Amino acid sequence: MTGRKPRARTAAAGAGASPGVGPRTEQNGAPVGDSSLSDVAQRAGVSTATVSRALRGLPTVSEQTRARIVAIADELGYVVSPSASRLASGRTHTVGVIVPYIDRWFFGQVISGLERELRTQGYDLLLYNLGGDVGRDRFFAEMPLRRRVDAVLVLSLPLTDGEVERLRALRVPVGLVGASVEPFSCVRIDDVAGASTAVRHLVNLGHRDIALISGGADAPMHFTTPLDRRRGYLEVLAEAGIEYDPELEAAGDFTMAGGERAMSQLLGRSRQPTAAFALSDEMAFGAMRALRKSGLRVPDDVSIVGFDDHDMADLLDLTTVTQPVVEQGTAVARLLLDRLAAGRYAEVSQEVVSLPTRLVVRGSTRPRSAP
Amino acid sequence: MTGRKPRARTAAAGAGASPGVGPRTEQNGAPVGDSSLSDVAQRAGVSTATVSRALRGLPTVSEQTRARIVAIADELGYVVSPSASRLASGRTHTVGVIVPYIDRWFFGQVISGLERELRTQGYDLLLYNLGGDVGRDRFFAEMPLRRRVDAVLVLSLPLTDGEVERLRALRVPVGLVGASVEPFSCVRIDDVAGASTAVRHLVNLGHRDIALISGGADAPMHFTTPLDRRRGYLEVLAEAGIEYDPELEAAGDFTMAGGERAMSQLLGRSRQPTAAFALSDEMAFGAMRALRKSGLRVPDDVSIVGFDDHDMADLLDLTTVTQPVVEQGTAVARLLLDRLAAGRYAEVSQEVVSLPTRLVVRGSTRPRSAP
DNA sequence: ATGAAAGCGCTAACAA
DNA sequence: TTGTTAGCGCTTTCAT
Repeated sequence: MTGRKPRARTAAAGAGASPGVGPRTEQNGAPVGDSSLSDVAQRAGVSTATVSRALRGLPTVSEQTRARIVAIADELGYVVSPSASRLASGRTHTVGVIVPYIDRWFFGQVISGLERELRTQGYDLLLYNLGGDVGRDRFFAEMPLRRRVDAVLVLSLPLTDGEVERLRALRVPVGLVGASVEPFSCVRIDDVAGASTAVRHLVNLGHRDIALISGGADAPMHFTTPLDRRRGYLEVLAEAGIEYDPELEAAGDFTMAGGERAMSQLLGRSRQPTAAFALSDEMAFGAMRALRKSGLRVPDDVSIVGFDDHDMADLLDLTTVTQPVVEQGTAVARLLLDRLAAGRYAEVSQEVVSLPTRLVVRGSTRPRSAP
Repeated sequence: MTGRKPRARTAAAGAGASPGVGPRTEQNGAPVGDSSLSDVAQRAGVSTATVSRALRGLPTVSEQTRARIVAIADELGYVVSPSASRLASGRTHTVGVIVPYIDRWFFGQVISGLERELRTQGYDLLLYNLGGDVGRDRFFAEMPLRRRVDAVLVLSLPLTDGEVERLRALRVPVGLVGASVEPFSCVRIDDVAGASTAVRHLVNLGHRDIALISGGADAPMHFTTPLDRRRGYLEVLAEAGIEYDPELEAAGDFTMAGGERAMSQLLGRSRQPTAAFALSDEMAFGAMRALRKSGLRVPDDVSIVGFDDHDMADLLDLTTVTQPVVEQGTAVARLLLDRLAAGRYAEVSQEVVSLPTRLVVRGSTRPRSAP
């Protein structure tokens, strides 16, 4: 044994040794929370193992002992050191959440749902905002969540095969929102049905020249949302005996600016629509603006239906398909938590949860005026 | 020494020992990344300490050795274990971000700014969404980020004295956005100046009966935003020789619904405004809707100015005060990172960064019609 | 129901 | 420039 000085307890809090034997507290009495398991054990006259068990609620501790330990831990302001606990147990109690754009309405909503769910189960939420293709590529190349999460949640990302492999390589449960890829569990809505309802609404109002403001052609295979919504559109056309006309379709990129562009394009073509279905509300907003700029009125000249029930849809009086957004976050979190609680990681048994949608009729749609 | 079996490397990945001596890889060749420092050390024929130094870029390693070590680590798909590193070093390389409502436009923007900044510096972002008073109280009572972050970022929270104390007790750097409390550093905009510009714009257009849609009366002391913006309003009135009239003020709670309510109240009073300044765009949106419902037109009957330059302001043609939102996130992150890089935690020297605002004139304001 | 002790995988003092 | 060796603060066998 050398006579070497032991290291200070924490690098940052080198303020000095605590005087006396009482719990170290701030001036106002709030516990500083940097005492250790062994401090508690010493005070309670038991081993650290027992304290650990007691505090984690394991059944092999007598109620009496537990009560005493809890009281002392409380008094000392003891909080378990996550790093130590993680290192020893191999579990991080952390979920990585990967989101394409944190600053878009949809993702804020979903995250608020899943955050609450994770938090109440004692899980930390590590946020990764990709914010575009560059960030996305770097993320999947580096995989910064290796060794730091027990599970991963991926929101609305059309995953490539390579990305799927990278995620699988993490060997932790993965949950998806808005995309379905084996073998990951996922939560989604029935996009086909939702879109059908929207378009059927227009058909029922007498419209035959119904434009489609779709996504981009560039969305990779695994991203089913735009494809499914488009399919709903096509199905209803077929069922109503209306022939699909590519003249009536334009891509809007799922942004407001894109929707505006798409509608402008449509207005510049030979066949004029009396109604339009936008695959998202934000595109619908853009389309409405394009119409206004062209001197056309909604719904007098053109009816518009969106999809999502964005916060602003109500304000802008947009008829749309509402979906439970926050609930998708809640649901996917629950899926993951169940799996984590169930114990060891199993890649098998993909679970798929599908949530309902509903048409909300507002003022942006009306019967087609007599031709 | 007992003949006890050593524990499996990780609790979750008990898949089995790797056959052969090559790096353990998935079928597709992606490294699984669960080798340890000593694996690398062994392969490189050096001590773990040297590997640790080499990989962290410490200057006390010869370039030659470092290159060899890096190559081997790469080949093995080695990634440092955060828990072990944290436990040993006392540094978590994690920043806790506390946000009142993740699902509001402003916070999504700010987070996207600061996330990028933190990420590029190798810091993890632990997200805490309070989501209302209940969550807030629970958060400050439990302080779930004790022992798990190197720094904390608090967005737009009017902190009570108690909350400030709890944060100080963490003994880590704290950064604020949109509120200024000693001794925390903060980033903000000049709300007084921004509001002044907005109201002055209305005055210059000839308006004298300018309503104010303010926040709630319930906002605690430390939250200066609504107070400052209101002050800007009052200052310009005074400077224009217009007397402040409580009849022309209503609280809108910083929500769309609140703004609608406020405008309805105003319209029900005896003195009718020809213009209104809303302390936020979302309230302005609500106000516009209330006007529309009352058969009044914007800007023909009433001019409206907002504050924030929300995504939708452009679409709704709202004159407003624009502020750099993403940049506030970037700036506050940088403040914190600088402090962290500077070494030991120092409570002293509060830094305050103030970002500029600018009036954006759109179609919701026009000269007062002849009386 | 409890205790003893061996790690978990690193970092940092100290020595060489 | 590199190696040796204590820890960091827990969890988890295994023994009692």
